[in-house]
Amino acid sequence: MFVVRGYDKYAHEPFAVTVDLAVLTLRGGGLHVLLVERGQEPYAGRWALPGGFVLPDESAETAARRELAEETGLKDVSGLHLEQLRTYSEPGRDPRMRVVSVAFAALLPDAPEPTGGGDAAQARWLPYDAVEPLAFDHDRILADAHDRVGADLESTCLATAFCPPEFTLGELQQVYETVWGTGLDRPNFRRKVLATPGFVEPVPGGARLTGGRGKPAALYRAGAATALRPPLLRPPREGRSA
Amino acid sequence: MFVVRGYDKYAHEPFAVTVDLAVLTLRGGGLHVLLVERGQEPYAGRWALPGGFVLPDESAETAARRELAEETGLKDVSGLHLEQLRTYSEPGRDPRMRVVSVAFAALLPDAPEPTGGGDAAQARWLPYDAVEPLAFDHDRILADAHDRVGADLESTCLATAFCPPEFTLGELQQVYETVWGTGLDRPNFRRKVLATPGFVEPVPGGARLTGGRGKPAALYRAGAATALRPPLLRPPREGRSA
DNA sequence: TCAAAAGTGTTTGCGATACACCCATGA
DNA sequence: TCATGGGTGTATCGCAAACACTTTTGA
Repeated sequence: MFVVRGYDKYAHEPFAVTVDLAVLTLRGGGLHVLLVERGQEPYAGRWALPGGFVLPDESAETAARRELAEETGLKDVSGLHLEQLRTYSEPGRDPRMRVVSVAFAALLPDAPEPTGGGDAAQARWLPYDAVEPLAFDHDRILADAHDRVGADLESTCLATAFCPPEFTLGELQQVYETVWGTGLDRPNFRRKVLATPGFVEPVPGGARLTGGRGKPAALYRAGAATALRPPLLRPPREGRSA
Repeated sequence: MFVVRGYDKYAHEPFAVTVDLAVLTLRGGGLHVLLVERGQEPYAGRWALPGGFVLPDESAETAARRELAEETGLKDVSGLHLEQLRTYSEPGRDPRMRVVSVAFAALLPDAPEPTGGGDAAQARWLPYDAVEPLAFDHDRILADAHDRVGADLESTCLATAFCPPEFTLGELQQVYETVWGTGLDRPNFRRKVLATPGFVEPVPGGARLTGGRGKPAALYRAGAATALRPPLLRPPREGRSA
């Protein structure tokens, strides 16, 4: 029925509304995810995505940012990229009650070990590839997050969200290579990035040594642009079955 | 808090969970939206997107498909494209109570005038460009839907969702031109579509006259592919400010 | 002097654009 | 026979892939 008739708050089964966060970062050249270990049933002892209830006066976005701050222990999460993925609402996804969860993907530049903001259960970074089956439908949420981020790298300037405020083009390229799991040609990547107005802007005097060896690289900051047109397409997979 | 402690259903303010549908179709070369006129406050007399409560045993997707069937009066909506857009959860978006709404975009090929499935309030098709300010935050939802569909046309085979089971390439091109609001070169469009494996497949003997005049066009069906790689980018807008 | 990483230059080929042109049908 | 829409061919331009090469640092 499209006409919303009675607005009695308790006329319908109440829904709990939560947020789930797929927090991704790059550590030592590998993609890592922030996970918490569950203490009680269901799924006791399993890893799960961090998350929690949306409070009565919050939007899902506000709740997600609050949770992000609590889980990571970071002082300022206002500048971090937070993107709404989709909402998971299958009736059986939590055996205890009806929970509708709005999922977000969050991207962090460096990876400080989470300091567990006063809470007992500890959050930890785990390598994305070594993640065992997660609690609830969190495997699917995490996979959706990875797909989304990978797709966004193609058509948006999102990659800088994985980088510290000042970064080298080599570091930016590593973001693409790590998330996509492919190698990219350095000269071509460079040209593409620099040819996109507003993607990155040079830091005037900056230069930094990356791996201890090699020529110091110029430093860049994230620019004002958000869209990447034309897109930077990931190389087509080799073994293509028609 | 990421540890979900008490699961008392009434410990938190209950949220109503609804779906809102941006149902789009092409009529006479123009993009149209399915809207319902509100009978009571708030926003009495204003147009709104169709939608309604998610029932206790439904997922949001199921509820959206049920609402779509109810609003359009169509017998079979199982084949129609339904895509989750995002969830709108700002605390003040409905003045009566806390409503979290999962928005969907639905795409219909032809446009049967809705028969209002037994309900009093009538749903109607209105031209997208002539839509007056809608109730609640539905203007934003509708704009988000349009943006999403426009972007999806570039990188997915979504356009066939706007077409009947058998269609001509000219009709498919009109989908792009109408949603994007731009013209496309016919020979190049043709080649691009036919060069993408699985986008469309020819109907063996089919041919149809399109506008009464002109050469009868070959008929095609939607293929199995969903992704469109490399993408079919919309022509860059002329008046670009750097 | 070598290894490693940054940065530049150049060739080549594919794909998209922008056309010109032919075909089939109804008025 | 003309207008209208479908369909084919083709020259050109631009971008991007691929790869060779130089530069600057630490070991």
